[in-house]
Amino acid sequence: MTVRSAAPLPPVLLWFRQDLRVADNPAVQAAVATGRPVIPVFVLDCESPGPWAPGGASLWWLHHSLASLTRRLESLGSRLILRRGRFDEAIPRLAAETEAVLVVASHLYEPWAREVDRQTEETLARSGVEFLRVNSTLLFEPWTIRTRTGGAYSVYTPFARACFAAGPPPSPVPAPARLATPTRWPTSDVLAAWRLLPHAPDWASGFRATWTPGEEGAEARLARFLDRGLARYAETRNRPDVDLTSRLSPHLRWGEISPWRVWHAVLGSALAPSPSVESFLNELVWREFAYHLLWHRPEMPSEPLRPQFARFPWRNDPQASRAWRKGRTGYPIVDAGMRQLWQTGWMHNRVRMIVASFFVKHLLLPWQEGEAWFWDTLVDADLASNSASWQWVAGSGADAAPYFRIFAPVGQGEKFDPNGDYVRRWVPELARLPAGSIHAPWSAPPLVLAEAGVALGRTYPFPIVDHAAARVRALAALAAVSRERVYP
DNA sequence: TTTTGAGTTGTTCGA
DNA sequence: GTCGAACAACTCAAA
Repeated sequence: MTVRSAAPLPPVLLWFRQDLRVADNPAVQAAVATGRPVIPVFVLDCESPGPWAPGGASLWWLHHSLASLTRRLESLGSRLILRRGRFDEAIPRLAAETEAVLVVASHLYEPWAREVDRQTEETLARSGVEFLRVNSTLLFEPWTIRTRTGGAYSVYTPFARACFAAGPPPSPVPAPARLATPTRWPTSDVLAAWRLLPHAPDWASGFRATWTPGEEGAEARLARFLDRGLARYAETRNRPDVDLTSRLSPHLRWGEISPWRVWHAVLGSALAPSPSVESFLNELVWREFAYHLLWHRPEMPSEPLRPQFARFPWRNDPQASRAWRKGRTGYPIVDAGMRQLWQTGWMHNRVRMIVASFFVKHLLLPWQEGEAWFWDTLVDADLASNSASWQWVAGSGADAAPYFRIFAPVGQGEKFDPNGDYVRRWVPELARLPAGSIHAPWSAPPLVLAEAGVALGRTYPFPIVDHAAARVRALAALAAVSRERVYP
């Protein structure tokens, strides 16, 4: 019997993008299924996305998530190769270096990514390398949910009905026991050298105290939510003062956990079926809807979906914009939210609606500007969800909001933070105000303010706009735009 | 084809 | 304090 040394089997590139997990990852499964050596790679491309390159908070998260993914891959006997540069240059180059015959990656749905993926595919094909893309991040890919006439949905409820009728999403699959390694590893950047973490100043201390990026952190969040949050989710989901929401958004954004893993865990809980379960599943479907809209309306991140809003009389007011960003509007619930965002990279969803409505309707500032701030400061900044939600609040989204829906910051505060605990936590200069005064300190009796150590205009600002006047102004602006006919 | 019912999350006013 | 009604007109999805 002759012993021949066979030529080494050409490897496959396993390209991680927004699916930074090894468990339950169809891209990983597809790579393993080839039976070839697997070279895991992550490419940091801050050029192709243009204005939608990850913001500061996202980069903080990404650093830790990549560190976690590296450890996970090492536990499977593998590595994570880090490269920097344009996708359509870095991946073909690495494929050539390693003589890979196949690149496997998850689908991306961002407009810029569709363009660069097309380029990548073309370049790879010229060298005879196949580019296989799979779904690792959505319950239903955007093109699979269609109306009766084959079109795209633009109203949530029928979209959601179609999703629930589409049948269950795939079931979770465990991580492989190990990944086959190549005979030679390509070179890799050093994560720390990317300098994704803030320094001078280090603004991330609140982030570190709040989050554990990575697959394990995601599983822990899910377990905690199933254990403590889900049962009363329907009642508590709108309460920023009780910390019972899932907080899975940043984990989902980087694909550290799959939405179908969450879907089945929630449906499989002893609590199903219940209004809370249904309500939580709908939040997952809202994420799907945002991707559906982004896929079919790629201009969504920058252009209003309702064309007449292009002529909305937005103001330019850097001072007001700055007061909003810094949490110094004089409306406690707004300021609490903006400071929670600044310090932890996250804001409770109810409060997101309140601060966004305030920005757009009370201040008449363009939603794109608020969207950009969220993009930079949210650890869960997701192009689809962020742009769809800002358009929804602005009323320029496909899913028309009643023109008269203008959140009243005081009323919302009293309704959803009834004891004022959320405000107390994030706006400490108001901490000693009683619940009855904390959402509208300017109307508190002078004695109450004095006893709480609050000196309006000094320790905490007066409201930068009057609610009633701002409401009337916004209604007038909205009415003008909606009556204005749009001629092609 | 035309028609019909409905549309995440709200606020205010007056009885 | 509570409750119900009113608040544009429009577009979408489906029958």
